[in-house]
Amino acid sequence: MMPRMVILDGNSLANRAFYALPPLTTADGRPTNVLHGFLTMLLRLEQEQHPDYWVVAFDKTKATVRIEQYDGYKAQRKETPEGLRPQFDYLKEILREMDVPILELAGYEADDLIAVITKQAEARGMEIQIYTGDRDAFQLISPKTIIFLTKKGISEIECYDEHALWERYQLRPYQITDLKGLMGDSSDNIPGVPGVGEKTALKLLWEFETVEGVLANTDKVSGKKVQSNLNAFAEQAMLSKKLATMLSEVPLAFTYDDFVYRRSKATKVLPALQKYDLRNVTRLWQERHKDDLESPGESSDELLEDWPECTLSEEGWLVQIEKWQSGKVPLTLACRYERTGLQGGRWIEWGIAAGGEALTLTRSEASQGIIKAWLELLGNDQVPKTLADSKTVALLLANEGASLKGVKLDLCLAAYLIQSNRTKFAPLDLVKEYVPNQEVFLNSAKEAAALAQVAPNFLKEVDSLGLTGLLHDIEEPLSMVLADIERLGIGVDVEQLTAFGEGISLTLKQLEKDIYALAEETFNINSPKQMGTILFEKLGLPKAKKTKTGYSTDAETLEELRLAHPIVEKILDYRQLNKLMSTYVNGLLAQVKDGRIHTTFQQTVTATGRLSSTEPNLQNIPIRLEQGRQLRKVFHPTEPGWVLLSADYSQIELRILAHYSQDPLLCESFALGQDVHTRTAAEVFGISIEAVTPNMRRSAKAVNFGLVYGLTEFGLSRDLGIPRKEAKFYIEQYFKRYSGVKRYLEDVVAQAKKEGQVRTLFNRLRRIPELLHSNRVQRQFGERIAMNTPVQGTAADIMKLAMLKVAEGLKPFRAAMLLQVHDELLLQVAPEDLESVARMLKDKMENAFPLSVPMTVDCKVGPNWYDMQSFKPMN
DNA sequence: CGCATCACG
DNA sequence: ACGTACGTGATGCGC
Repeated sequence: MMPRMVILDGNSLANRAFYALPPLTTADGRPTNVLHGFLTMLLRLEQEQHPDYWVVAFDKTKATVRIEQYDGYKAQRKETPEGLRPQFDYLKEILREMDVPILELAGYEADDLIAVITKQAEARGMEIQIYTGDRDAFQLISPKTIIFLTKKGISEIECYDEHALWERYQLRPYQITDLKGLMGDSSDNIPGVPGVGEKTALKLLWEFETVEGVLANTDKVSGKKVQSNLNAFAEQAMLSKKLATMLSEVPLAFTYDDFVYRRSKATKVLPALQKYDLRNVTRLWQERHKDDLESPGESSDELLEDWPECTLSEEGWLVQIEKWQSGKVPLTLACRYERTGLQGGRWIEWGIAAGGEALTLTRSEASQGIIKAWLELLGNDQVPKTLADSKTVALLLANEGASLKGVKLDLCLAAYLIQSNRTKFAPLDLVKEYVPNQEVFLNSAKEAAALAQVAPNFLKEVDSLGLTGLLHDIEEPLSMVLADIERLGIGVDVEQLTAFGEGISLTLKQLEKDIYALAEETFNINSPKQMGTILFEKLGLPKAKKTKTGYSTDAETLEELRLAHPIVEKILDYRQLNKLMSTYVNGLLAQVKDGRIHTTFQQTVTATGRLSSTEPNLQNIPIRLEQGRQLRKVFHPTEPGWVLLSADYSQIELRILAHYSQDPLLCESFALGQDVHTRTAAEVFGISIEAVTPNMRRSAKAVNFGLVYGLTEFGLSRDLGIPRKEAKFYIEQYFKRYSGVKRYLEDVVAQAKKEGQVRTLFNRLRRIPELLHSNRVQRQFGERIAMNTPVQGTAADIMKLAMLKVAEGLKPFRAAMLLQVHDELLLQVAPEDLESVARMLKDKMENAFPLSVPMTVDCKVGPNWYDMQSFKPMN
């Protein structure tokens, strides 16, 4: 067995521990939280990893070599905080007593020492584990070197080998310095390229591999701003890359004897631990050394069977694929792929588990004939397939003109329905669900075999929770509809968007000037902290009512100070425009490719069953304020001459509430087609519908909104800007008149408490652990979730079902879906099909799932997403 | 990496 | 006396 070397990045881990843990101290007030965190981790890894060699590396930065390279390097870095500085000495003192080797070298950082030791240890044939909180270390990953990255402070550790790094970033280890070179690192004051964050940097590297590659191809980069910044800051990017590169040419003389793992004597260690009141660490240390004599080789829970892995000849593959075409053997697939550029991607390898055997099909090794046969198999609806994240795979295949059909089970969607709160859906996470000790997959075949083995467990669980219908009849087919939507994209007018941004830019510059003039100094307007200091200390505005980590400077607070000082209005304007500029103009421009934007719809994110939209988010394009609403002008059909057609559900959530509660008044209101807010006002104020004033309607509308969220006096009073008492009165009046709603909400909460979960009309499940929380605030939060989720979730279910029906209904027409925004669908249609498509659309949506009150859907048509006019199809 | 802010339903 | 409306995602700051 290879000897194992464990290297710890002392500075990085100490920093993590310092910020992550509460400020523990000894009885006489010396800070010790770092000691506690660091040593707990050290003892844990000592027991779990059994190092043969180990060492902790520390910075010793009198004048680092890097300062010669770049004056600004780490210049911004704050002084080591008061509470942290002394702990380094305490820590080293204890480590010495524990016989844990320490390494530091004047002028060098821990990073560099780690790089040197790693390189040399690799050459000596060792296996290396590096513990750090710093992603920089990813550049050292190799077949022999694994990074253990601390998360959430230091309590959680994620391990990264080459494969895990690829899964996470689709980058090779050597590209990590390129990543830093582009995106920079504010904590090390590595500048990077302005306007390039992680997401942009990754996309650039997927396409052009290295900083050099990116810089040589700036003309091909999409996004004007990014392009110009890359040109302007090319040198800075190269320098940043250099700064991010760990130096392995360090004059460091050591022998491995220095790092040999030794057991230390209790007589030495215990006093040192006690000196710093480290009771927990002491206890752990004693436990560790007590069971020295016991055998460490215990384990384990369930194990995966090792499915025999087969390799096939050219002829063998063709025969095998042909056999599978019959559809008699279900396949479980694991797809490894790379991402190229903004959208695309390209499969590299398939893991195939079928009939108790596992195989790997590698693109670079397969003949054209095999690939052709394989793609045909993937597109064969009659061959049943199980995989994880079929939408991504379908998109990948679509890029090369192939398709994915016959998906009988998508494990990600199954896992999501079982646990709508979960966040991790990687194959390894899915497998761990049932095989806790599963380590990293070594190859695709093993991954597929593992998925095949856990799949029945998922199906069983889905079934026992009553989620089978939702999975197979809604979520899985929907994922294929979403794939089509994403692939098509939506048309975006880049010139118009750029011009819009230029206009904003000018105003923004002027506002910036005005603000500095009124403040009589320059400061970072984007920093709430600095803004608070200026407003409330320098200018002496009335102290904000809200404080959390400082002064609150949000729009609501500033709105009240509008008249107190002319700067406030300028700031509000600045904020609004800056938002438009950074998130929408620049953000969207960076995502345009060939005149289109392709969002990604996330189907396993929300706890309620809604979709979400990312990279970019097209579900939050401005509409409420006119200035932002103008942005919608740049969205248009992808086909020239076609028009946009939108359809949105009217009051879908209140209608669902009516259906659930069967409240006579609410149901009647919808049955008669009344304006529901006006009717509510009439009931709450005890007057006729004709007597309702606009203000009364506004109040009633807020009550109706609140109902869906889990009404509170506080929320309503804040929303309407009225006293709590008045809000309380409204609520009481409402529930007096709408007693059915009251009863329903009480019942839903009561049942949720009993079961610890709620369900939608379609049986979608959300567990609510908050209901059992000891904290009252948390419990009440749980109650509001219980009231909201069935309503919001059922609306999401109905919309999903409608999308399936609409997708089917669109087939005969020249039309396509472009976006879903929760209660709205946006389509594009050839003018000659407009009438028929609108009629079909309205019909499918309104009748997707008939409730005891009617559903109504309003259609609009226009050349772009701004200029939309009401359109009523004839029946 | 968490917080603050703000865009949407 | 506390501290709150439900569900999201992107950006920028600073610990």
